[in-house]
Amino acid sequence: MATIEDVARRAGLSRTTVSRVINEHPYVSIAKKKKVMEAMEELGYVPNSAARSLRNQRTGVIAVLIPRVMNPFFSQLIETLEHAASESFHQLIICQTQYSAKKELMYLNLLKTRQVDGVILTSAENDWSVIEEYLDYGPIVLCNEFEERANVPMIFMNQKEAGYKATKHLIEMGHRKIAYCCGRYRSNVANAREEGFKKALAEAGIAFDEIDAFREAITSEDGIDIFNGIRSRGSNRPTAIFTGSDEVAAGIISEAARCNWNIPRDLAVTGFDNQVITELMNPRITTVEQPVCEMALKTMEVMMERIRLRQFTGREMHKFSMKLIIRESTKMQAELARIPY
Amino acid sequence: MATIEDVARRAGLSRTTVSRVINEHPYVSIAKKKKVMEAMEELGYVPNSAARSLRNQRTGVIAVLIPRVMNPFFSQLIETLEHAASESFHQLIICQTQYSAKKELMYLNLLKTRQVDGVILTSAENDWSVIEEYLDYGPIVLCNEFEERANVPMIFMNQKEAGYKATKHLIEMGHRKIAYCCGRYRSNVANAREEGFKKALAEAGIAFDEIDAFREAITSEDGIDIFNGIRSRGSNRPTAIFTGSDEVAAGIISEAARCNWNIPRDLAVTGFDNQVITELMNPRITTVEQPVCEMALKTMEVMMERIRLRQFTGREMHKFSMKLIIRESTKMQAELARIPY
DNA sequence: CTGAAAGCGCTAACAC
DNA sequence: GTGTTAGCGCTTTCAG
Repeated sequence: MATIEDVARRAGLSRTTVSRVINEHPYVSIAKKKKVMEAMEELGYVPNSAARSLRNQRTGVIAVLIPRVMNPFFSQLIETLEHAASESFHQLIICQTQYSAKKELMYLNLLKTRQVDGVILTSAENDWSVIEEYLDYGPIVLCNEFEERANVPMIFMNQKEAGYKATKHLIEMGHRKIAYCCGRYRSNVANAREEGFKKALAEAGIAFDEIDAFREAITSEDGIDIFNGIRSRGSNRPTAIFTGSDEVAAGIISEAARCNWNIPRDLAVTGFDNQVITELMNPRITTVEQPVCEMALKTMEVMMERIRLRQFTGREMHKFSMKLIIRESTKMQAELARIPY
Repeated sequence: MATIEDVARRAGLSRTTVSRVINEHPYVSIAKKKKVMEAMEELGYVPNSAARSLRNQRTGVIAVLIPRVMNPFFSQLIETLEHAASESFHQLIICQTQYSAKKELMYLNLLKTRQVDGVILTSAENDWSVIEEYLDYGPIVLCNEFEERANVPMIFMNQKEAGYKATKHLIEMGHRKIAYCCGRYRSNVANAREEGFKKALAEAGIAFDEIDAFREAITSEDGIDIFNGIRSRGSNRPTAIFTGSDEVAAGIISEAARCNWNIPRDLAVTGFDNQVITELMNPRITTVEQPVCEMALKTMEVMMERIRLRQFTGREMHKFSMKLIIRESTKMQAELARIPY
């Protein structure tokens, strides 16, 4: 492994000059610059990043903590984050918490050990008071996550609006008994969504029955179970269901089809995230589209600024709006054709 | 940031002793060890990883290069790789090549700059002669990728067997005109698969018509296009199609349903990877299950060994077998019920 | 068992 | 414009 010393020797110059060339400092004569370049080329020299990190006290790496890469919402987020990071000459390291508070702490430790310059948190598993302590070591930016007490930047979608609009749409389609379904986390995200859901019901003067609440639904299999639960109720069944996940919605629809139910006539279903699967199912799934790219770009922008200014605390909120995409899982094809919504 | 020096001072000992405690060296008296521990605790000391990397000439980080995290096959691979890595006290950094040779090189450079101790390549975009040069800087392990000339460990599934078995199944279902569909990469993986496909045809004395080859299919939209292409052919249509991707298969099936085709009667379809979607579509999709976890574990095992022995070259092949999962997209429900395959 | 000291590769004052 | 030099924080001989 060639070092900067080797390059300097070969070029007949000092380490300093070589370093200046590497870091594109001004005040290096063109002739020497060329000499250095040649020497680097000949030796196949590449700067050692550990040495640079140690010296500069920064690594050029950002950690993104997500529950699971398998979740399409998060993998889409990563795609854009990664792109944005590389534009700013930073690298992304992707860390899966698997919804585990312990793993989350383990990864937050990357900040302490100075292995990363900042952490993007997309779903907080630990209590904020615990996470907060890591702010001594570097910036933390919340993306897709919201935390009332947090004194950091937060980039998130208006979840309340999403819950509200989707539910209102179901009500407009004539439903009065609507089930509610979300993931297993009593997160602020889920809470806001539920608030919106209930607001829509309240406005229409509809009471909510806790029997129609499913709060442990993440996978398509959960969707299958939920459908079977509903089906086995002889009466008092909901006629529509709001879900917080396209996968769950797909599970419901898939199982309903096998039981010869007609969606949306027998049960209207809404999903969340506008994943590929929403267009593959039959019927296609009405869903909430999140502005994932915009949120990712803003997140990285804010992160870069915090790193630059070495300013780790300070609340800053960026709330994004959503879009309801109406498809056949809530609206009969005939209706969709007649009235362009 | 507390350093090892601070800890030493506070404990009234030398840096050396503190270092010995950190690295669990023997020959430290219990009393002093305790003192050190206390000092570390009080100062909230965490070793600086850049300094350690610089000193030790290793980082404890492995890079995994994958085309896209969005692809469920790869995200599943990552899940297991990550688990295995953390068991060996290593971290994984996930790098998306986006199928770009340039990005791949950029990430291979992590090896040169000593930012990682090893690279796992799941899909080589550059010619092997180019990649080979990086072996001077650290171990490269191929996982899911195969390369005739490569002098490194290779962990992969028997793709030929997969192509063969799936196609043979279609032939057994009575098909004589079978279309072939794969991703856009003329990789060794795709080649082996196609070999198996053609072997099955040859054995049954069936000639293959290049009009039935689709070699640009990756997404469900590609599947939709392929289906429409087939449909628009008045005659000379295939009665079955082998695909290299569940997503493509889902696209075909989804569009076929909209056109009121009956799958498998009008067109039998096989997928690849046994993704969640195969069980959600109606009909469910016959597919090839890869032993993803086993492959991931073996990959990490081999990687750790190479790192330990500092032995970067040396061919080593681990070939895994696949499993054909037969569902309704190739076999009428009646048949499935009657004959337990 | 413990400590002094050298040095991993790089950058940035500071001097010239 | 260019070079000398002092560390960044850590581990590891080597000497006691």
